[in-house]
Amino acid sequence: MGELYKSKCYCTNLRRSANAVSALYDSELEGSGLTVGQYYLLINLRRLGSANITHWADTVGLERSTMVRNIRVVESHGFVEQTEGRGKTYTLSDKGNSALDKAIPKWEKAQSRIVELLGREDAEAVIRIGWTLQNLKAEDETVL
Amino acid sequence: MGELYKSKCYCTNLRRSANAVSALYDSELEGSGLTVGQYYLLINLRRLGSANITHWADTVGLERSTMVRNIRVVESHGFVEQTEGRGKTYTLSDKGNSALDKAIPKWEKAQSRIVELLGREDAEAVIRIGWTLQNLKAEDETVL
DNA sequence: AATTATTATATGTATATACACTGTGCATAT
DNA sequence: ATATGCACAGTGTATATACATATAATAATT
Repeated sequence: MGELYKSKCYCTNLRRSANAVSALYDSELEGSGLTVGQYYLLINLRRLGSANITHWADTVGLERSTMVRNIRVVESHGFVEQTEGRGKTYTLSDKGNSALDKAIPKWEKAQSRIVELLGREDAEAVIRIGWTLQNLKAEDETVL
Repeated sequence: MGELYKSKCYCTNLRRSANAVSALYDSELEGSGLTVGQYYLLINLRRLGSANITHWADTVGLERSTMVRNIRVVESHGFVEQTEGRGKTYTLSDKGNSALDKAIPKWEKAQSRIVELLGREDAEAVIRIGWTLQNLKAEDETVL
């Protein structure tokens, strides 16, 4: 009993995929202390050097309000520090830096795992689809 | 400033895609009173006729505990009814049935929209990828 | 300098998701 | 019949996400 129904809904399939793959990455990243979500926040903060919430949120493609709460998490774990002063700027802490260093090879392994599972073609499709869809919201705003 | 970074992370791209597409479907479904998540719950309940939480959760591919809370939502909106008695069984209410009837053509429009946006090839990839990944967890359990 | 405008940050509310654990009730085994 | 076990339901805690709205802080304008 309880066989999972194979949906033809693009949305349902994307949600399921995102959840399954998140779990896969989280499990692969175990030991680094980071989840994929946190990994992506930190790797981008490293790229930026330092950033305020708005800038950081734009870079990773999240709502500012979502960002406020996500930052709360990485900050509570001590991965980022708040350069108090004008404007509230965040930078990676030492703990954040070393977590990230530990996480990178694990992330690469997870990436390979996906290529193994989906094949090179479909893995590439994932990136292409992501890039296509990430402009959806921007376009909506432009139309207004 | 604040250009969105194009990620090469399969996980990040899938998450972004899932969120963007969920928003697209939710907006397309407006007027039916349903979100995509709710739509998928209800369309499956209709297929099943009636179901207890465990069975329903297995069908839609969600954790039982997730299901408990998601059911709480559709129940609070009056879309499903609880056939109290032995085992706690759920069925669609009249309101749920008519919401679903209104939603189906809207869902189909959203489906077409995705094919338009991604092209037939990549749209098919979404389904294929979803079906491949939905067995991940099952396999993990089998390995134990 | 005081008021207004702009930008940045935060909160309220709603939804979605899962793991670990708790509770509960029925079935089976001794 | 009491105990043990299994199936099912629910809670605690943690994460993730966004829209609408509020608040704070800074800049501009008169």
